[in-house]
Amino acid sequence: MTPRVYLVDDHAMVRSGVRAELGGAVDVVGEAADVAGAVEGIRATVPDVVLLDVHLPGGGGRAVLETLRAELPSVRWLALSVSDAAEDVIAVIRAGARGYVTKSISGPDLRDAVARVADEDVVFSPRLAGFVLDAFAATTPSAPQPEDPATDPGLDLLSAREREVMQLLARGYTYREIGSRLFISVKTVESHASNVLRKLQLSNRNELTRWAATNRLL
Amino acid sequence: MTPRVYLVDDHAMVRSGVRAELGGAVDVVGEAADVAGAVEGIRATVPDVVLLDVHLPGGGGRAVLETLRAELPSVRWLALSVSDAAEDVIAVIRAGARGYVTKSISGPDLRDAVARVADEDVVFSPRLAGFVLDAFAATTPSAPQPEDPATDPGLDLLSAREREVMQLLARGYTYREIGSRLFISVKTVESHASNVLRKLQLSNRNELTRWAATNRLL
DNA sequence: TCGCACCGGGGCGGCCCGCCCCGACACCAG
DNA sequence: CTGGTGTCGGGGCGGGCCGCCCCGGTGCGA
Repeated sequence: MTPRVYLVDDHAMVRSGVRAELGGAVDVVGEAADVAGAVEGIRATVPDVVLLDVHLPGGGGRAVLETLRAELPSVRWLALSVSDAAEDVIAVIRAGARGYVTKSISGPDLRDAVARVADEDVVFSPRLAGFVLDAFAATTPSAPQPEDPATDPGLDLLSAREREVMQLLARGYTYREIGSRLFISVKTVESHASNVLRKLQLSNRNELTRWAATNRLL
Repeated sequence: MTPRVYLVDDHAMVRSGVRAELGGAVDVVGEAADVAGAVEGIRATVPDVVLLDVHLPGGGGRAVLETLRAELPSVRWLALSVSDAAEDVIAVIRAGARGYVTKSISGPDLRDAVARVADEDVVFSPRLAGFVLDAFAATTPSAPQPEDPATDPGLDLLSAREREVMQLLARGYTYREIGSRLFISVKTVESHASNVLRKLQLSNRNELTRWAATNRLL
């Protein structure tokens, strides 16, 4: 059977490229460019595989996965991203994806990856698989954790300095103010801030402030 | 005796204008364009009267007044502002100023105002004096107040809608996001935000976030 | 009638953001 | 010795949001 595939990516060029590469090998039953459209379309079509871009405007691809995962258990999720950063991979796998390929993948390899995910298999590039294994190894063996309702796992990814910068960012200080307060240059603050946003899967300081507020880190 | 006057205003043109208008009537012993320079210069010269601009970059003229008031009790403070808004007047008078004149004042009137303040007198335009009296009347007669350490009087100045916008602003939402959340246009949010900043004597959303954080309004 | 709160529009300069590139040095592990 | 990571820093750049300036309208209550 040719697998029925749903395509989620905010760039029209990527979508058409994927369509072209997948050719007749699969049945593309729909596509969406944002979170809302994806949720609606996937609910309507119930595909075998969802090709999901990780960096989506409005919550990220993970939002789609998390809202539909329990509702549609038959759907297999394959992350398709420009990023090969460890935190991106781990996050989307934690959310329930069965594979992760970057957009540098070749057409034939993508066809193969989709086919394998459709067959209940798991697809990773070797290096990305290592990320997942490392993260899994860092997990405590069997203790289900006290499950503190107000802690975000992403916080652990931050270094001490990054946590400092993160707090000041969340409180609304400008880069210049943070720099003079920490006795470092504006550019260094920029670097830390950029790392913080990437690691926490956020895209700007406003989201950061809200994230910190909901996690009671202010 | 010709009073010794210190001049604080961030606009060089205003400073030179005041110098020209005051002419030989007073002795201008120094001037400053920002908070830090003003604090330093006033400490060094200890003038009889400080002509203080309310809207100074870096904390506002009130910051100067509040840091030096107890330290230099002999100094009389005369607010000189473009603003005739009630909240500006009340705030600076609360801080300890002995008078408040707008920059539309005539040269002779300014000379007279400085002279009167130097003589321990109080100077107001009639309408501004009304603001102060109203605010004073709104004060509870004699009760020294429980003095809750975490309440800012400025909060009372806000309308219900303004408080809503204020909270969302402090949490880092953009104007567009606030608008869609409250079902009003971006421009309306702008209006509310502008009013909030003015009433709270703040100059941008970052200061607002910090203000809200220290007052536990998040 | 006047003020005020609330709702909008147009325009605009500035600056801060987020990101891209690049480099340095120190430290530690393999 | 090499590589990875954290911290520090620079140049450049486009976009967007901010803060503010005009202006208008409605409705309500003093």
